[in-house]
Amino acid sequence: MSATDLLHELRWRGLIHQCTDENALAKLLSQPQTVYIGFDPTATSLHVGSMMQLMLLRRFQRAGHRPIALVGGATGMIGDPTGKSEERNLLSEEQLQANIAGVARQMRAFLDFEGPRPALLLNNFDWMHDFSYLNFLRDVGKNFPIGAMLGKESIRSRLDSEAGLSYTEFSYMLLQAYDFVHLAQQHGCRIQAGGSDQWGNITAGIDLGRRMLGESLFGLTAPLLLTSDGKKMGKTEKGAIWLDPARTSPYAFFQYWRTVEDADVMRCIAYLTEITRDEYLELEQQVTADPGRCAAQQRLAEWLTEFVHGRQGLQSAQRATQIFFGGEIETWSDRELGEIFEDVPSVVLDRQTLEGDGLWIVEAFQKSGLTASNGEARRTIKEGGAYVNNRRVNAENQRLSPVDLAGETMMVLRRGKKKYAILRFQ
RNA sequence: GGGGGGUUGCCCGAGUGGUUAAAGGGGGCGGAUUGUAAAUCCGCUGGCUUAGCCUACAUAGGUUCGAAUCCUAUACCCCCCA
Repeated sequence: MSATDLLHELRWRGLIHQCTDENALAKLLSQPQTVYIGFDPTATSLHVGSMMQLMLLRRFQRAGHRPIALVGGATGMIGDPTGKSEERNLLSEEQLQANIAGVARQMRAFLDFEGPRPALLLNNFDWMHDFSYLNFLRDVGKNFPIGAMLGKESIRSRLDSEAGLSYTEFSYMLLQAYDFVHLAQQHGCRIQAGGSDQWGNITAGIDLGRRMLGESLFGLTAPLLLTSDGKKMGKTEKGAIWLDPARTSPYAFFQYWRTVEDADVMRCIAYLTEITRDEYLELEQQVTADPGRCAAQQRLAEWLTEFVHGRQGLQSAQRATQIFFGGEIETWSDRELGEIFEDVPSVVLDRQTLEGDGLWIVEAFQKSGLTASNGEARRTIKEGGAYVNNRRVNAENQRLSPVDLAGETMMVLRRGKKKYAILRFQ
């Protein structure tokens, strides 16, 4: 892929929000370059908010450039005030190490660390930790006119707010700017990309590069991934959607994308996947023609789930989906059921209760927590809203016996369309 | 300090001695329809071992064959006068 191809691709995907000197950048990219994006190691896992940035690096790498994923071990100790309304809690050093290790593992799915132009994973703590305060002030600080800093949106908005801004956070920009200069010197990295909220920090680095190295550096920002009603993508009431399957099951991950609003789905495809322009246009047409089929959502969910969780992850998500939307449950193993229903509340009962006369269905629902009382359980059954292993319960005097187990020890109860509970008999 | 009004189920709100487990609405829950959307339509909405029983209309007592409805006391809320 040539430089013009890459820029063309970024443009049709809508990934270029702002960039410095576009013509010069195009020229620069005709030769293999090194590009960097910074990531905040705030947790042991990345969430979907970082995916766009990782995909962006990946696009550069596939076009023949070398990506650097920079984890902010040093900057993470300070906290970027950009877009934050309050002073951030500082992370401990051990926590940071754990976070960086976790994040690094996940990045392997996105970037090639082996090939001819391997991606680099760097930690700015490595060059910041023995940089003395005095030297930093002499070499870096003196290149920052306070006036220009105060002019930055991220600083100004915080100064105007009640929360204010500590000196530490104020200095954050110098650290990130210096990272860029350091990478330019050590790795010949002349391009920094990031989300549009990083523009101020990126240009600070460009300015510093000119002053310290007399070199022209370049910046490129992508739009933020927001929903059509202006919220950050990847957040649910329950919290962020993580890439770590232990935090967000492949099924939950799949479902998040499967249920993206029509108004947002095409943007997600453009920003987050490598689905081609031809297919993109086709999907776009299908969304307009027949939104009910959710063709775009389906494709988005499949693509991303497979990309992040592998073929296995996608399959388990699809199996779970099939079950969650009514497929009958038989011949499953406890292990599979456990994975599929991992977010579903479960109750452990004595195996004995299934023997003899068995367990009264009303009591089973009451114990599962799906109904608050036996009366409510009876009512639900009468209304046709009670299911065992996705088969509707017809009689309120039904009794459950070992025959009704779906796995070795598990039984799946459901109330209404989506509320599940697991009974384990041990 | 004096006078008046109120307190009903998750919420709002009818009900002033007898099919009142309590009208109506909202919410919630099911079902149908649908696109795993929205809207719509229908049903349910105190508990239990459910042809029955128990508990419920601020709280505690009382009158009565029978009370959410009448009486007494208590608590809380609102209004008017000083």
